[in-house]
This record gives sequence, C-alpha cells and structure tokens, in this order.
Amino acid sequence: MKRYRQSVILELVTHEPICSQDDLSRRLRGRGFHATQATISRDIKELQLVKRAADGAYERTASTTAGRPGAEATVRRAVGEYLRRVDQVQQLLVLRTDPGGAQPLALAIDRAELPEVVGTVAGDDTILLITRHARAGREVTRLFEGWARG
Amino acid sequence: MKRYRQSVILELVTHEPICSQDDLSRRLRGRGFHATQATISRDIKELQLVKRAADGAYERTASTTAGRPGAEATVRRAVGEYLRRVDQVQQLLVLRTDPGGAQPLALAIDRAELPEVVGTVAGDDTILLITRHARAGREVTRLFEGWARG
DNA sequence: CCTGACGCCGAATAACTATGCAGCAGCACG
DNA sequence: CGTGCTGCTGCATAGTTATTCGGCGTCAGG
Repeated sequence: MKRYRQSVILELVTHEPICSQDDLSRRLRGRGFHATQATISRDIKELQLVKRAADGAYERTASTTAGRPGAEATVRRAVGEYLRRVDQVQQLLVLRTDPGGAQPLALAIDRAELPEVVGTVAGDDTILLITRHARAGREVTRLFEGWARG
Repeated sequence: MKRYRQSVILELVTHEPICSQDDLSRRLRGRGFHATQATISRDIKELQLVKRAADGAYERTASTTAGRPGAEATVRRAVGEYLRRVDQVQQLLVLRTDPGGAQPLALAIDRAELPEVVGTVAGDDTILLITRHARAGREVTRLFEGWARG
C-alpha cells in the first residue's frame, strides 16, 4: 500500500507540477488512493523530495532519480530491437526506427525515467527526445548506441 | 542592501543547516542584518533555493552555483534588443525575432541558465523554448515581456 | 515642489507543512 | 485466545512559509 502510493507520488511529481500536498492528495484520489495531507507529508519526507522555492513545485533529487532496475532492462532491449539511427541537435535527439517502432520504443524510454530525459514525442518511425542539455543528449546518444550495437 | 543580504544568505545556507526562515532571520541579525520572515521568504524565492523534505534544510540548486552573474544582464539586454513576440503553448514558448536574431538571443538565454528553461532550439527568426511546465512558461513569458518593454 | 511609477519592505494573515497522539491492523509468542 | 510490539494512518494542531496590503524612499518628468 504505502510503497505503491509512494511510487505513484514519484511519478506524479516527475511528470507534472505539484505545488502542495493537498494538490497531491487530490491527484492521488484521482488514481484511487485515499491519503490525508499528514500521510503525504511523511511520504514526501521518506522519498527525500525537495520543494523549489522558485515555483513551489516538488522535485526529485538525484538519489531518487535513478530509474527502476526492471525498466532499464526493458529499455535496453527496446533500443536494441527498434532503434536504427540517432541524430542530436543540441538538447534534442531524433531517433529513427523501422515503421511502427516509435511508439513502443518511446514507451519503454518513458518508463525507464532516465534522469537525462525530459520527455519524448513519438510518431510512427521517429521520436523526438528532449534532454536537459546538449551534454545530457550526448550521454544518452552514447548510451543508446552502445545498446543498439550490443 | 538586498543584494548584499542575499549573498550572505547564500553563504549561510551553504555552510550550515538552516531549517526555517526565522532561523535564518536570527542568523542574519547576528551579522547585522534586520529582515523579517516575509522578506526572507522573498529572498529565498529569488535565490531559487530548495527545501529538502528529509531534514527541512535549505539548499542551493545547481543553477545558483553555476550561473554566472553577468549572464542575467546579458539575456536581459538580448531580450530587449531581439525579442518581438512570445506565444505560449502549454510548456512551450515560441519566440519571434527579426531575421537573424534567433541565434544570438537563444545563446543568451542558454547562457543565463534560467531554472524554468529546459532548453531552446533556434532557427533564423524563431526560437522554440521548452520550460518545465505551463506555469513556468507563463513566468518566463511575463519576465521576457517585462524586459522587452523596459 | 508636485506627481506618478517603481522597488523594497514589514505587519498581518492566508496557505501550507510537520508532528504528537491515539487508534487500528497484523504478527509473534506464551 | 490474550498480550505486547510494530508499522501505518487520521485528526488536531503547532510550526513554517507565501502573499496581500499599505507605507516609505528614490527617481524622472512636468
């Protein structure tokens, strides 16, 4: 129960701006969790989130940002199977696959929640992958190319 | 006055655990600054500190450590000189400039490492600017429009 | 000297978060 | 069973932070 709820909190927080615990409580309710602000306060402490003063949103720290081990194996396999080419333009990567391969690959990438990856947009055979900056883009490129070769 | 106080806040926060704004207020008093919690709240927001949930201490973010002070003045000037229009679509901003203005403006924006800005892609007279979320986009829009008018 | 605009600030207060306490499982042991 | 222990939770409230409102000083233009 608690573990599951906390993982949903992590996901919510990484994907949209959550600016208060009541806010979080409401979104959890939308996913079938009932938890009071008190419980969420404790969850947030255990998850070691931080609250940005600039906009009040909660954020994961580096320690919690490492993706789940299972997801990494999945994305690794998906990259090996689908990825055909990578082009980098600053902090954007354009990934090419065979026709129809973009959706499953993008899904796997999203699930992995790689810290360098801000988000993806997938068409049919092309994915636009957005990283935080060019350096991160290069890292992801190297990572993926390694997986594609292996 | 304000600048000086804020730099002292940064120093205090990096060297010892400060867990509340009243705490900070007391320590500032020890160094000859008199500021209420309200003022400190505003300072902390401007300094873009984050509060760790784990222990409640304030912490600097990468951007406050990395961003050079000159960069903000530069981007300010660049916005005033080049920016002609801003359109927002959720967390994306489309910035228009006169022909040829996109590259230098994007460069200045990148250098400033604004925390709300994830990245930019510049063409000749158009920049796609990616922010973390719509709220951040609105802030950046207001910020830039203010600079463009000034 | 006005006057308006602007930036900074404090007091009060609204909004948000942490925590002491008590209740309720579940579980191990006698 | 009964008892004690542990982990998790909600309620109430204490503690902390953000914001609103209004005042003050500065500066530029009239």
